[in-house]
Amino acid sequence: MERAMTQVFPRTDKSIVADDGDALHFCSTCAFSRACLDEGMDKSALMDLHVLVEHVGPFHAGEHVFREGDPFDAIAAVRAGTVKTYVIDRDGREHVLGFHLPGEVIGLNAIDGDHYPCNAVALDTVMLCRFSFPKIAVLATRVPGLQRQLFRLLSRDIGRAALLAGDWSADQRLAAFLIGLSRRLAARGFSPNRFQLTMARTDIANYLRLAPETVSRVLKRFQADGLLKVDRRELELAGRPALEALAAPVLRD
Amino acid sequence: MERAMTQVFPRTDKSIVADDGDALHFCSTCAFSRACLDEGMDKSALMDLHVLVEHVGPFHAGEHVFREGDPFDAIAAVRAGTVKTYVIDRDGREHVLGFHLPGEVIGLNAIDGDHYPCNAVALDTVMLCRFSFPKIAVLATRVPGLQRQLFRLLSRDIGRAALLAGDWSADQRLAAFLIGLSRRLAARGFSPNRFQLTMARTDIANYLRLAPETVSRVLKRFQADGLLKVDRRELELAGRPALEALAAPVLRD
DNA sequence: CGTGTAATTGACCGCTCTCAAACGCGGTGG
DNA sequence: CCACCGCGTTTGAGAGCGGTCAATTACACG
Repeated sequence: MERAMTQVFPRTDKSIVADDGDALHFCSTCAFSRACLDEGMDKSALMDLHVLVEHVGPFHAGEHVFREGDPFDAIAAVRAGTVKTYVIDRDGREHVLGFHLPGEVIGLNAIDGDHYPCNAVALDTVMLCRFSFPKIAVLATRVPGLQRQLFRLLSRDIGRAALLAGDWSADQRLAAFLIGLSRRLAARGFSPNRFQLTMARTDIANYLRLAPETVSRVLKRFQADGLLKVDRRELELAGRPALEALAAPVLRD
Repeated sequence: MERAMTQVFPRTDKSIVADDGDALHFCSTCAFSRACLDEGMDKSALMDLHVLVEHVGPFHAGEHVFREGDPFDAIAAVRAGTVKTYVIDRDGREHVLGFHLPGEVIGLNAIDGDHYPCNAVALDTVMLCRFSFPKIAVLATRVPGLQRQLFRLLSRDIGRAALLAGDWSADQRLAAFLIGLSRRLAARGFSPNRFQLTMARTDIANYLRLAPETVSRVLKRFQADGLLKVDRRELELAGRPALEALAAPVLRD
């Protein structure tokens, strides 16, 4: 199995102040700008938004973007790479809250409070767009489309969190995880049926609330049943329909 | 064991347009008004907020406040009673998303989308304050305190959803559920160590992702160990420290 | 070519679910 | 007032899924 392409979000910036007459495209790698375009936000508002964007990175694998307890002052959109958010409980066990792919936003759960409630660490080389939250909140009062977009992002995360809450079997959990990953990658223009897992088995296990051994066993059985081909962290969804069927009750579709 | 007081949120409305010189108190039963007061929102803003509040109810036990797929146009604060939100999966199994006590807000997870993504049903006699969302969103652009409050409510729910996601034992889940209930009731002025469960065992089971039989067994064992006294739906937390200890890793404190 | 860490594999155990039946309270009607 | 019924709850026995523990393998890196 040959190597899949690196998961770098395709950069299509034209110019900071580009105006090609029709649509305005700058920093389209930032989830916000893109989503706000879809919301029909006008040009001047987008300009206002963009001036408070700060491109940060790269963060290398293992480097933290923020840690639990750090003062909260910004949310960030992932531009390239994968960010893992997690907490450590008092027993020292790690609970993975989520994996954030290019185009997705981290830090939303910190809005209630002055400090980040979790850790965020880069799993590979990560580039971010940083949005000062106080500033964006002020801007949101002037730009209804932006406020709406923020509400949507927050509301969506509430629903997403419920995904994990169900009492699904290990097979269903893993299938839903892989299908979910596939769809999110596809939405960003990556190959849906062939990609690489940027996270360790242990991370997947801690995310799905399974033992690492169980993850390993299920992946092996999936491969034996022809549902997928696994080689280390390279992944190919071979039996997508069957996987979709397994994941359907979890993803509610 | 004698009957506990009915869970009706104490109504302290003075007048729709009351102004007693110092603080402004009207419809303090609405979570929003109260929270916004805490945010230091000014008087005229509160007036603006209040004019788009609509008191609805009573809903009687078993009546639905809204159903999955209904067009979304409003969020609501519970004023009295308990509301259960839930979804039915394709296998016909009910998944309880949450129980909403007086002072809490329902419908937040509908903001992303045009339709309610779940059902909401009254477990006992329920009174609501209904807030038109389009209108409150517009008002939020003029009133930063209100926008902030909405962000907080949304962000808080994201964190709360994570509670259920952990791989906790049945004992831990139930202890966390009871302690959480107790704290929320206490925050509204109810007795923390003695209250009644407004939901059926089956509802608790569907919420905690346990079998009803397991809920029954754990409650019995808790009683045998002196952690609590159960009589039908009357509940007394007898061994609060032990319960808190069990719940601690779940509630993260 | 050694070493450390992640991943896999196997054996065993325990928690919780499932299935089934009995119980008990509330409601209805005789 | 009592018999009957229905549903939520409780109780019991058994089984299965996934966790735990331990050993082995595979790979990455120096």
